[in-house]
Amino acid sequence: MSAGTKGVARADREAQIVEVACRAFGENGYAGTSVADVADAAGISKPLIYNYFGSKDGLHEVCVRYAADVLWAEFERSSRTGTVGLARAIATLDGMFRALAPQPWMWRLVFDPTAPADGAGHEALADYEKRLFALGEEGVAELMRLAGNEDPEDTSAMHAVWEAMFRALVTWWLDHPEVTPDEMTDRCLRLFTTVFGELDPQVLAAVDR
Amino acid sequence: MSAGTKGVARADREAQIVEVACRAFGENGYAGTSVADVADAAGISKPLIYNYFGSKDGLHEVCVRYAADVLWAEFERSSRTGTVGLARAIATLDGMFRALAPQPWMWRLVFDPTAPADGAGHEALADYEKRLFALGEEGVAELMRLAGNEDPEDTSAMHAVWEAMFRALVTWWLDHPEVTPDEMTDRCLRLFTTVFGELDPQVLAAVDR
DNA sequence: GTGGTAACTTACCCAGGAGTCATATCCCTG
DNA sequence: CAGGGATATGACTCCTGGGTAAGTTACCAC
Repeated sequence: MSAGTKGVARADREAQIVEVACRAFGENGYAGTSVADVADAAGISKPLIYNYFGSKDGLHEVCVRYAADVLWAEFERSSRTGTVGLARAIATLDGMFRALAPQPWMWRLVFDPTAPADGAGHEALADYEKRLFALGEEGVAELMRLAGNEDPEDTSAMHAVWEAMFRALVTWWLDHPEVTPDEMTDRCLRLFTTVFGELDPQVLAAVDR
Repeated sequence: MSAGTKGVARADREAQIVEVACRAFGENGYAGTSVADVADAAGISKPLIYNYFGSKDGLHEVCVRYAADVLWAEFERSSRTGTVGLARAIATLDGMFRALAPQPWMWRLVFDPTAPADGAGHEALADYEKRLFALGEEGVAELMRLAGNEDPEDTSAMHAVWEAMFRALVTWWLDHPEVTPDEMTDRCLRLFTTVFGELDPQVLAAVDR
């Protein structure tokens, strides 16, 4: 391919690169993705990426901010439903399945164990996780209060368990791409029933069942 | 340091290298650990490691097998207590806290997201995870049967949740090194109570409470 | 049409980490 | 005390992947 413009405006090219990069980072992780990989997948050359994003970390930051915005919007939306406990849990799961269905790689892009521990991308992720943490801790703390346990360390550990459970369900779903969001929500309801017994009607109502 | 033997027998040197490497891999991950790092930490030179273990992957394999054996012995031991459900859960957690207390890095060595996806080390890990998976699936399946849910996909998802919860509790504990195994087991019991209500005496008995 | 600018690429540099080779020292054996 | 094997290392090579310098092409304004 010879040099010279192909008539693609910078904004358009940037958007295209980000889309390709989100997918690459999400599917292969930050460490498993080279800038050359992204350039190849986008059908352009490496220096163009450096020209537009400055560094691999710069590109990663843009991707992460985009993905975090998508997920955050969903988390916040379901937190505003005013539900508590299991009802809020299932509402959040259901919303996340729907939000991720068209772009499942977004999840692993944000929860990427190979992401670097410093740089702008890390800042963006840390900021997002801080907000997410506060949101989750709030919900868990309320649940704990209702159950009569106000120990902050207990709350912290319970929060870790809640997040892990949430991630496990999302990850399981991502590993079973033939399952629709609706079916997955039903499955979660069944699992809740298995563990907690008959569910309160409010829980079902939270996902229109 | 000049060349020439220091009078350390191969077997001793190998053991020393493995110990240092387990710690390095466990604390910084496979990808975050260079062979030179291990050599430095062990106070020897890089070629000696290649001489004794053939490759980074070869060293990793030995470390992983050692750590997996430690964890596996513990999992199997608690599976033989004959307990079911929550009782088995708390017994397994308690056993793991005790097993990990003297060498907490073993955990992350086995559950290392930066470990390679091929090679002998990977084989060893895959084999271990297969056994662990079967053990966990068995326990979860039994619980599901008791609750009247025999759907294999539901069991699979439930198993994923169970493993995630287990890992979350262990990880939380690893992040709070001032907490003793005993205290952590008590905390887990409190969390169980918070979620499931008053616990069956059998559950308490499983950890001598 | 001609200069300037935005869009692009080829060909390179460089750091870091896996892996190797030749060599040096020690100790044990005969 | 000479030879050989075990224990060790300094100084390499090679490759991958982030990052850059310099130049090439197309379009637009005047």
